[in-house]
Amino acid sequence: MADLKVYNTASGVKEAFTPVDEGRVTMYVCGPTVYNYAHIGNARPVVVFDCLYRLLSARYGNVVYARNITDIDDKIIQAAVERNCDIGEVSREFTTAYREDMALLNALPPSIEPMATEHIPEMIALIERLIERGHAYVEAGHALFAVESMPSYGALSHRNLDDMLAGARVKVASYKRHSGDFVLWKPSSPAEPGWESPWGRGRPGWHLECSAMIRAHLGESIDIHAGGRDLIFPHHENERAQSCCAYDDDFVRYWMHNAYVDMDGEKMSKSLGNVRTVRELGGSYPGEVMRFALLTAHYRSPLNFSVEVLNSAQDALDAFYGALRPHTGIDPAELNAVDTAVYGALLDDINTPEAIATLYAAAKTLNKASDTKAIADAKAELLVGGTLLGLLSEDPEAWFQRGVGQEGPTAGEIEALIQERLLARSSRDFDRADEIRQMLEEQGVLLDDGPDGTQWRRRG
RNA sequence: GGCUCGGUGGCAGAGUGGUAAUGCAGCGGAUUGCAAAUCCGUCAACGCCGGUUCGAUUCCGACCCGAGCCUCCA
Repeated sequence: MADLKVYNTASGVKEAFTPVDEGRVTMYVCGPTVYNYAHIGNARPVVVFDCLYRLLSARYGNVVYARNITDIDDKIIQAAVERNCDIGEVSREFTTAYREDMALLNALPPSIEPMATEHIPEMIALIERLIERGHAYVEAGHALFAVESMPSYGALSHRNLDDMLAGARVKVASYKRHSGDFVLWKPSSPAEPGWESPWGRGRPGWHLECSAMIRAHLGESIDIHAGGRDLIFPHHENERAQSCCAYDDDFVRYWMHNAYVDMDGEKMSKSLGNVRTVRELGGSYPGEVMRFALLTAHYRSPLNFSVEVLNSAQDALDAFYGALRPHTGIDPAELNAVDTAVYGALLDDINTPEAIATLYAAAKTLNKASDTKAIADAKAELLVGGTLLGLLSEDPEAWFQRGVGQEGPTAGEIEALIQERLLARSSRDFDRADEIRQMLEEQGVLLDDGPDGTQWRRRG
């Protein structure tokens, strides 16, 4: 069996993937800070690494996939202040929204979804251990990690402390011994949420939770740690520092990072007003269309999101569902995920564009297939391969009729018009037939005349 | 300034030391009452300059252009 290759940020090259324990593969993806809705850029790592999760599950069976929820953070505190409510209210609301949005994108729920606030004791213990070992110190109510205590600090992000000093743009807090030192624990004012600790009432630094939760749920050394490119520094570098210095193990074998999603050629940002949430786009496009759009570029390449990208994703899925539609009566052949062309493509560092290309090939084969076996085989390739990508999970008929009746004609009215048009055609009244077709098209319903009658589908 | 990553046909987007996937768009054809969908065929690309090599889009170097990170933004 061919093996999986993944690009490891730490080494800068594609490496053959070998898990610590083939019977229990572990992966951790940095999840959201729950203070607002997830945008389409937030969705990219979720969708991409969901494909990896599916791939690993097909290959190894038992995969433990953890994705955290950061439910304590200054942004959440700020949101709670603005809304004059408890931080729990903010984090609960957006955690629920996040789960709904990711489900809309066909992302499988992770095996574990640890919450930061439920791991405060583990975080405190981790800090104590770092202090004991001389990697952290307490100053002015803060616990800080001493970056100079770790010779390999910077190895993941390929930078060194001197470079960081040279590039420092931010005023260094006076309590830091080195400008690169980062907060493990910070004091909370009486008005701010906090937990008691040996260093006073306060709250954890952002990097700490992942280190603590990985240790608690996945173990001392995990196979894959993934997230967006922007997390490489400082977040993952600091996580690595915390975990490696607290314990003498490898921590992470493969670091994987996805590139950004731009919007219409520009970085998504609030100031540009071009942030598009999954929730908002979901009002106009099915989840699978958004998902497909996110998979059209390789995960390490920037993806320029736009309505054009979404529309072409829609067209592509229409073509696949269109190939499946005439064959609902024939069951797909037996096919293991690992025997699909999609699987083969994904083995090469999650090459989703290549995987999608194999889907087109399968759809073409299916369109040309005439005998039952060929149809069953092609269907299997399309559906099993599609499942590996988290696509083609819907009933073809439902896919094409989605949203019908909400505005415009109902399915029954459409059927009645099709019958009327059929009569007109049989009496060679093509003017009337074309009139009906034109009228439906104006209402977003397209008619396809085939040898077995007329089918309709919803457009856009 | 430091570090990282890119520049492939009209567009999107893979890939490779030996004549560059796939999709959309275009063009021609089959099919259709006409369409649509589908099928068949077809046009068309590796930023620039050097180097290594029998041979480079692919490796190395310079340059131009673009993106990202540099203390809590996926």
